[in-house]
Amino acid sequence: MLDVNAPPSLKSLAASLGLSAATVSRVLSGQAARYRISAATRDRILARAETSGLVVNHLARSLRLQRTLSIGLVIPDIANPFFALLAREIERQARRHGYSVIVADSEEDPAVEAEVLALMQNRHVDGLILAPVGTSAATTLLRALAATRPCVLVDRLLPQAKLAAITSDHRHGARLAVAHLIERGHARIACVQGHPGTFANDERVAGWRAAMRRAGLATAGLLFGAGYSIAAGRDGARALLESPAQPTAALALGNLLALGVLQAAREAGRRVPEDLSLVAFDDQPWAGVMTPPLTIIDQPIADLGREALALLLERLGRRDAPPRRRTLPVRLIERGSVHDRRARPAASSPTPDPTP
Amino acid sequence: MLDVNAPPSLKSLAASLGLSAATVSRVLSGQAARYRISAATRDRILARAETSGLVVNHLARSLRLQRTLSIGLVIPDIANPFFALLAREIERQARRHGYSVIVADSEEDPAVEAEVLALMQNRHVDGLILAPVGTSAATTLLRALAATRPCVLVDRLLPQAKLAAITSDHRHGARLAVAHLIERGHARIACVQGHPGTFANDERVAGWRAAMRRAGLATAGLLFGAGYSIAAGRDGARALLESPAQPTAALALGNLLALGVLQAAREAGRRVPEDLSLVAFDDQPWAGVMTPPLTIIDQPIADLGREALALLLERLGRRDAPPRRRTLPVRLIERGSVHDRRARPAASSPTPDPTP
DNA sequence: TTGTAAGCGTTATCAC
DNA sequence: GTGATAACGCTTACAA
Repeated sequence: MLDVNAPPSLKSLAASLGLSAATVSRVLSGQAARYRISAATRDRILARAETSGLVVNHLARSLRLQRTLSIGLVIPDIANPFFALLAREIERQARRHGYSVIVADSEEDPAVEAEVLALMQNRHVDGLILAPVGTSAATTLLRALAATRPCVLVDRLLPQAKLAAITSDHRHGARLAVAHLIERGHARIACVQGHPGTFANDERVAGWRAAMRRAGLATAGLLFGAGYSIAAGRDGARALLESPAQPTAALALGNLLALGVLQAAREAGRRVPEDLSLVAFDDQPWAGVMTPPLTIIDQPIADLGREALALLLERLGRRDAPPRRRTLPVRLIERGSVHDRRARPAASSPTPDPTP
Repeated sequence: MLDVNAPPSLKSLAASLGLSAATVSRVLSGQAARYRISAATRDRILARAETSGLVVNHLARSLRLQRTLSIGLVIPDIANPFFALLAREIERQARRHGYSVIVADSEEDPAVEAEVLALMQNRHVDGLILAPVGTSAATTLLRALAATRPCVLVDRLLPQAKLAAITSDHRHGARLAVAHLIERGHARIACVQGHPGTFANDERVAGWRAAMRRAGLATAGLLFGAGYSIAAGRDGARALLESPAQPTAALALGNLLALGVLQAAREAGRRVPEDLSLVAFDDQPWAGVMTPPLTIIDQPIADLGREALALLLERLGRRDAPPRRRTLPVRLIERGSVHDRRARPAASSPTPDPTP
């Protein structure tokens, strides 16, 4: 049984109207005026397209036009709230501009990344937005991709690659956090890091180091953790709590890390913020509902996504546009996880501040 | 300047080897044996493909083969942790099976859903996984899609559509929660719902109603809320706390709702769980770190994704396979947000239990 | 004002 | 064993 109601192609519609495919194509692509198609045929075509539920074959169109109107999005973990939000914004903006998005999850694994980049290449995406996994790995494949189509890096930079990139000011975020803590009388400020070797993490660590040094404070023995999970945060915080340096405050370079720190502190019978103050990175809906509500360094995730797409579209429009880099500002959201030691020093903190 | 290092197509590679495209195609698609290509040419082609970084044009291939090896994924909000996790699992499984995924966010809006379904249609996805927005809206478009390719519904059912579907047992989840509370001496059990009219929500509400009735408990005046946000949860919980029914426990039909309930309780000076016990739906990394740690009805999100893809692949393989429906079990994770009223009745709960 | 034909890069069929 | 050739459905010179 043949389905007579199957959505017709441009071609079949043309045939059924006794017109050539060319004419139909011209009308459908809005070129009716340019080709001086008669109003009558134009309307006939338009009307029929409407009623018949015509669906033009995008594959054929892409093949002919040499552009697919699709972009690739490669991120290390779609389920990570940061990347999920980023993906949402990018998809929405892309759709607004007529592009569809092929997503792939590199699983924070260079091998998988290479695999999906190859996939993006043979799917002929017009452009690519990538949060790269390593600092090096995929560069030869990426170079090949970038040679033929615009690519923009997001959240993570590849310093050696001359690609457009959009990141937020991780380094400044860490400085902001440290300054906030110092102002409130903290001096032994630890850092619980995420995945060393990734751009955002290393920038934040660098910012923490710089801010500490500028204030004349030591950082030796105050860096803990490896990985972005709750478990990693807990492990890092356990080490931190038992360390000889006896930090009074900690930066958690990711929100899940903060959760781990909270857990560890509770287990050890330390109060947050009285015994250990905490500033965490990346705001989440639940951050303000924790006890205590978390003081956060927040990055504008939706803006990152929007800008990434803007950068891509810019270069999709003018292929010779230079690859630009933009850095977006971050801000500190003060809530309740930082104790002011100047006002009423924490009772359970035995060691006095070493005056630098 | 011509880029001599541009990745060659099958065609150009054939030319440079002095072979026909047909031969190269046969070798690359693993048909060398079937066509009795000589080992020599086969190896020559394979070797050259390797070194030159050949990239076969997927568009042309799809056009010819009438299949794109891509599937569409339409969900109401990628940034929602539930759908993010679902998307991750679906993308990973799809990739393992050679499919790429075009995602689109319907923004919980029937109009947008219609738009993206049309997009999926003209992108010629081989199959579609959809978490539908309304109960009706897109059905004509969806019918058109489903007539030509397999579609599977996930998380949300369209009762009238005869499509494959995979959901978790929302109704039983609610029953589980109610039973858990009743066992612990609760009788006035409220429900803070999400988006009425969506499948998961309505099933959970129905489960709550059924379980209450079976236990001889009333539900009148105990249903609150509308929407899945923290704010909606807070508003619902405020009403709940001031209601004449004076509930001692609440089901929050979404984890963000639970956050809102927690906030409202705090504002009102009520303790959780002593004054108000809480069971929330859908586990999250932070749920166990809240104070109190949340008792949760958990659905197996990754399994949902995996099963959705399995169902799709099954019908991609045998187009005549009947559209099956599967329901996945949920479980209760007991943590600390439910107070046992039998042991030591909450001090601040003035009204005695109405014995049914 | 519209049609014809070539071509985008594959693969299947038929030929040799 | 391998090569022509046609076709997938569209767009765009070029013709008429």
